[in-house]
Amino acid sequence: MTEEQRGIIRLCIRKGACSIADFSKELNISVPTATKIVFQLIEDGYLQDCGKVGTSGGRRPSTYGLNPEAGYFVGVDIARQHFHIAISDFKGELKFYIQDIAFVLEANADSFRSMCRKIMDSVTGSGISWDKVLGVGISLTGRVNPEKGFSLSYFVSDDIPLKDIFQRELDTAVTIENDSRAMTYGEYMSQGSDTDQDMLFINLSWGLGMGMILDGHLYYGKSGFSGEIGHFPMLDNDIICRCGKIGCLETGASGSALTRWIKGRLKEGRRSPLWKIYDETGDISLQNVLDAVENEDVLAIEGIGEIGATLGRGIAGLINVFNPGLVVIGGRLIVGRDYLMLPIRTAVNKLSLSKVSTDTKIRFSRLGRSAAAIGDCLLSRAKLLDLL
Amino acid sequence: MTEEQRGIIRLCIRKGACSIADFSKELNISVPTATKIVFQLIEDGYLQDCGKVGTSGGRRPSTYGLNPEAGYFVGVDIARQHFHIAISDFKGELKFYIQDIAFVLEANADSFRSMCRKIMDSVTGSGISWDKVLGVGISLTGRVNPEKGFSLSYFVSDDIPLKDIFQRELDTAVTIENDSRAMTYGEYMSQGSDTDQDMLFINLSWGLGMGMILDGHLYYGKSGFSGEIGHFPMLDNDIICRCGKIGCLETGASGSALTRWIKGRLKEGRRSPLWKIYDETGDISLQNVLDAVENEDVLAIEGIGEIGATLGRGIAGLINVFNPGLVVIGGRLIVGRDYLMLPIRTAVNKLSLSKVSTDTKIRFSRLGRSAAAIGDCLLSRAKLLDLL
DNA sequence: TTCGTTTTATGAAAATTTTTAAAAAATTGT
DNA sequence: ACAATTTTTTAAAAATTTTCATAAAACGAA
Repeated sequence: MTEEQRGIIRLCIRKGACSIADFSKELNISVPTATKIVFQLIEDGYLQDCGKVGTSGGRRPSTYGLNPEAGYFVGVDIARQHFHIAISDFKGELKFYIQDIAFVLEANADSFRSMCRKIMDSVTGSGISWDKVLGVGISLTGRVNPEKGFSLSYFVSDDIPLKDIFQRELDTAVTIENDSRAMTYGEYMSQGSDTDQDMLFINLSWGLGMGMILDGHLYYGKSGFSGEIGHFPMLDNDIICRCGKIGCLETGASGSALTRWIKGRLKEGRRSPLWKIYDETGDISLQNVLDAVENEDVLAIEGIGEIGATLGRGIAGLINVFNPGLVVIGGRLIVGRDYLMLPIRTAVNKLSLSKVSTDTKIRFSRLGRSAAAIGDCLLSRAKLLDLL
Repeated sequence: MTEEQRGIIRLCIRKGACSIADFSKELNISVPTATKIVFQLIEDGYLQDCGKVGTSGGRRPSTYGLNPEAGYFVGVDIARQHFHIAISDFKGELKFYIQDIAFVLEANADSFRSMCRKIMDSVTGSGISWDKVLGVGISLTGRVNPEKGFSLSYFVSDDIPLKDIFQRELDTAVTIENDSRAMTYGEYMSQGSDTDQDMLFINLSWGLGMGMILDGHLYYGKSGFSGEIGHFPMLDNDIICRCGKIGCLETGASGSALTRWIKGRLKEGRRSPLWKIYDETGDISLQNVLDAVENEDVLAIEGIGEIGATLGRGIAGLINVFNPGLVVIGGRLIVGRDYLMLPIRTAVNKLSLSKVSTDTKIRFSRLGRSAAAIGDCLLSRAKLLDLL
């Protein structure tokens, strides 16, 4: 595929169906050239005629947009005990989303093969032939090098990168990503056409991660390990983070911090419906706490507020550093809406420079749980069409 | 100037003189086209024949590089009581640097006119005709919007942006920048060809600022206010920052923090050669402290170490977030080399994720005091040639 | 309805760019 | 020193792209 063809496809992704005149103007190519390339792309099956459209006077142009059936992309969001699958068409629209497919991860070839079979079965089960799958995007937690295709946290294999293993088994182009970055891209691409060029996505789950869209592009850093905001040393506590260091933002703003805080209060004698679970099982899971928030448990709500206030301090700092147009909060802890958002906003208003923070909108993720899987689909498309 | 012409000039800036074959390969244009454009650029005076050069076998190619005399760029680094001027040729090489030109800033037209006259006099005094100046770059401390050309900290004029005022008076293209970003660009462009695509520049002066090169481009953020690391809320003190907030990194890692720390120790009874100045004048200036460091004053060195340790904590966090290839420390506080650098390195090693920080080199600024003015020259060139 | 205006679409001429082939210039090996 | 090899340079042919002129389609006003 040539650069001009990619330019036209990119424009269709950004703006939807366009007229020949639009292509010509936006890509600085002449009308006859644009016409030629568009008709070639239609012949190849990538584009389709989207009919004439009204304007403010003058001949009505034919518009051309992506052919949704040009192919499909599969996104796989791998969590600890299960994974989620999203399938998008060529236009990037979600066709199927299958949540919580149980699976036990072992670091051997059979485990991989079983997972790949489940992926392929899910896709064909949704009525999409595997031949029409143009690419598979896979996201994992922890540090991932998307270029080389290996993960540092899971599936630690010495020589052969994870990407190649999947690629061989699935027989399609595979891309590997960090989960926060996949969520970031999913959210960024799903906002419509009035996209901010600079956006931060905060992944508030068991840990605390971040993805960044800077100048309209996903930012990776030198080795693809960017976004580790969870380990920004900025807290004055003496909790040892899972990374082994002290003072990490994650020790005060994450799912692990939330459960720790709740357990601390329960030990101190604070009572709540959570006490029963704690007393009986000797432990409280993050899911227990999140359920309690949904049930308006005062202690759990207070805990979410604590997390929000601490996270807000981190976000305030990030806003000062990045001056972004948008900050999106996503991840498992997006429960109890205002209980989390208000303390975040309060901290940001209090702690970020006013001239900077007035430019920044803060909102919750719209894709919620499916953000990573959808992001994986779109990343797979982006890498196939080379539009990152 | 066409996009192809700019591409060739950009390549010459990045790699120095190139052969026709190099241009053809790097820019994806055919050899005859490259030949034509290069000869046109020579005729226009931008490029010159740089002679034949040896290779590993085969006919020796002629190389073509920037003509240093195609024009000059002037950089003006405006500080509180004085300003510095740098003049670079078209190749970006520093021709003159004039430090500490005294000037009193007042927010009226006469003050501006007097400053512009001093700038023009300095340039012509250096033997360069003002007609050959292709652009002037001006940098100021504080928040600056380079796009619209106004400053929020100085020269506050309601309606007409600072840039236009200068432009009218100097009768050339003028660009306005934030000082930290100008320093960043100067340092980035002066490192030669093996440039890291992701670099952070820390401006450790009276305040604490930062500039970022991300994916090879200067990062501005939505409104050009990015880089305010000095106001990252991460310290657990109760010092009120000049921004009005509490906990800003700048209250522990900046020139103001250093003088405050020194004065605190002197008040507590610690004695050092600085005591004499403090006792006689009732105050200590930052310059006093920096001089004391140069003179190996133990108290001042200890103070620099405190600043370094705190700054290192901030840099560790930034490394986790950006995963940069290079962090450059610049600004007025770059004195006493190791006294500052060692605590920074210690903190970074201790507090940043090992897999991330091994990718990051940390070093001092090479341009030192002239970084901003040189950056201004190069930014002026970059904006004229549209290569940002 | 008709005419003028605006915008899109089409096709031939003109301009530009790439491809191809061959010549020129330098290095390496024998 | 000379042939073989490698790489740059030049020149003509082929392909592509743009420009320009014109036709077609739609809207709005008279």
